[in-house]
Amino acid sequence: MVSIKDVAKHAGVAISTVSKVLNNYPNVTEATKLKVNQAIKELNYVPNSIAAALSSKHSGRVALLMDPMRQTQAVDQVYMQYMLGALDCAKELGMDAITVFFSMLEGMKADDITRYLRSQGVQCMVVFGLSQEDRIIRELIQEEDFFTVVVDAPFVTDGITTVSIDNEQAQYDVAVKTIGDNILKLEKGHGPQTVLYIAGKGTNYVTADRTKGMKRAAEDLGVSLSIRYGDFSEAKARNIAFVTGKDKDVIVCASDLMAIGAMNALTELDIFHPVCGFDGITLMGYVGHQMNTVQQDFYDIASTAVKEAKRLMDGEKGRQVIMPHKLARLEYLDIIR
Amino acid sequence: MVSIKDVAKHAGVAISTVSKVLNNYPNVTEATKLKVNQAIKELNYVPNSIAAALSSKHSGRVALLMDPMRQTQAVDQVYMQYMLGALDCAKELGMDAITVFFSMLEGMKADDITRYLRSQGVQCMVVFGLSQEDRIIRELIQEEDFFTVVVDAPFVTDGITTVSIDNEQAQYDVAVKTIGDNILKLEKGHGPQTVLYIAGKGTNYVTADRTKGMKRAAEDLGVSLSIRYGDFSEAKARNIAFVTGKDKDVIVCASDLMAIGAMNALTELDIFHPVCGFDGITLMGYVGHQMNTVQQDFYDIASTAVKEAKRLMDGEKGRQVIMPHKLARLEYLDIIR
DNA sequence: CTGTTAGCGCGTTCAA
DNA sequence: TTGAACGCGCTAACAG
Repeated sequence: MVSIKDVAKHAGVAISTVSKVLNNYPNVTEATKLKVNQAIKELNYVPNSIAAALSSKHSGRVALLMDPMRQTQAVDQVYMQYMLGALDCAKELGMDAITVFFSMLEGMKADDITRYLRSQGVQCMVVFGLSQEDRIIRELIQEEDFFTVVVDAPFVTDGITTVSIDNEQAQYDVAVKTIGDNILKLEKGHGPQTVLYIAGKGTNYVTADRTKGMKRAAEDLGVSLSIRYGDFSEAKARNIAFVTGKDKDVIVCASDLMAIGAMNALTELDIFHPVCGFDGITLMGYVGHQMNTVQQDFYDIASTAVKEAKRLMDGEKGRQVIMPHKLARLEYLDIIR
Repeated sequence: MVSIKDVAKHAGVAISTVSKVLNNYPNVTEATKLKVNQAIKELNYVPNSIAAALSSKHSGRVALLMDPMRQTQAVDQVYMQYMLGALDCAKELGMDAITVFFSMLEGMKADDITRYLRSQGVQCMVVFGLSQEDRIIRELIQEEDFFTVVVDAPFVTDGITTVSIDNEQAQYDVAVKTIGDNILKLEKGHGPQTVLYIAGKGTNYVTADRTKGMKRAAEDLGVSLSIRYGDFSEAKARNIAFVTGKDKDVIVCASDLMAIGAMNALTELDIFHPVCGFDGITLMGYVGHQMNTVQQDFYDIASTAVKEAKRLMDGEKGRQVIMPHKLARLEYLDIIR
């Protein structure tokens, strides 16, 4: 393996000079920089990031923590997008990233996890999809042994950055669009009067915000609102819609999966009411109707989160980042069925 | 950070002794071993795997190469299972793993990739879902710069291990079950006579094997067989079924997603024929009918692949591993709709 | 602006 | 059986 020493010799300079060129340090003549780069090319040299990490005590390594298992099926897509966004971005920024699923951490105390991550040279954690039930992970975060970026959960400290969309506003927007569209479609006074909101899991951080958004939308539109908790489960949402949805004009759901469940219930009851979801997953294409949904763009969220991780490791303070969201109506359903 | 030096001092032994204890070397008294372990506990010492890797030139690091993007939606679940299985197993075995998506490698030549992986300290690659079109990756594999485990694609060399199910037999089994069940259900002579097989992508390594299995099944059952290529695309399978499926008694598909497409086509045509898929994804629950499918258990495949990676790194020769498969009939559909 | 040197934390000879 | 010493490839002062 060709090392920095070989490059130095080949270029006729000192090792440290090569290092400086590699790391874009100032105070290097353009001429020597050229010589060094020449040598690097000729020798086909590739720096050993392991050695660099050891020497600098600065691995730039982030751990992507997520739990794709707890949730029901069909959120795989969300986590896949998270991973794609995070890993792409990490590679782009020259950081290296390891993926850690909560399931791999089962049975570990917070300290065990800390030690495990530390042994892996992890410097920063990025946590996706945290819930209030994840005691250990929350403890881990609050220990502040690592820089941390938390996606979609509130933590405000100097060492912690949070990244999320504005769930309150997003839920407001999609609800207003769904209900409002149907108000316009019908004669005034014959629009939707009653709305069923199938919220997420009470313990989930996003649930409170989204519910708030839904309430505000209901007020602004002057419709009466019932709220039930579907725990992000398709089956539960289906049952709720089955029992409670009959006499409601519109059903708003805090996730696409629940929207699918609700839609299935309505289909079975052989009635049609507008339903809207939240995440914008393509699985929505498998249901039989058009539906509004919030396009969350998990890829972008993850990649932003990783950029924020770098920011933290570069010594900046933690902060709160709010990502934009879009509204989307699924247009391609007739292609599918 | 507490290092091996501290442990040595605390235990009153030399650094090298601690190292030997850590790595289970022979020739260490039970007594000193105890002393060392005691010190490790007390100091809460955790070995630095970065330093270990640098020193030993043996990182034990595997790169998980996969391409979850190229395929149509809804295969996320498959890759999620791959990752879960692989990462769980890697952690269990004390190896560390990085995940690399093909999309991150775009525009790179095989040598670039080699250098990238080498700079990351990668010692072994595990490649999932390779297709014949992935020229660069195949070149990368054949270069044999790394130990390699290939899942579901044939490579037979000393440095390469392949892991897969017996696609020929699996396709045979599920086809026979689907067709055979329907033969039994009907009066003799009125069973299925004609079968449409919607194969995968011609360039995909598994396609040939599965097609062979289908042909054998058709022969054994004495039914006439038409073969079309759906390229693992739901839409294409749907079109094929729409055009060609009307007058066939049974449709066998080389993937669940295509089975869903075919089923949708039949639904639209308002006719019912048995359809079967292949992978055993839960998405199958979103279609309106029962369906046979091969349970591939991607988790196990991935974890086996990682174990094989370790085997290679431990100096063993490459080999071929055939995993078992199961047949599954989706039973839970009535829960969903 | 460039070169010398001392570690980073650990594995691994080789003496003792 | 144990320990001292060297080096892995690189970064980071510091000296020139």
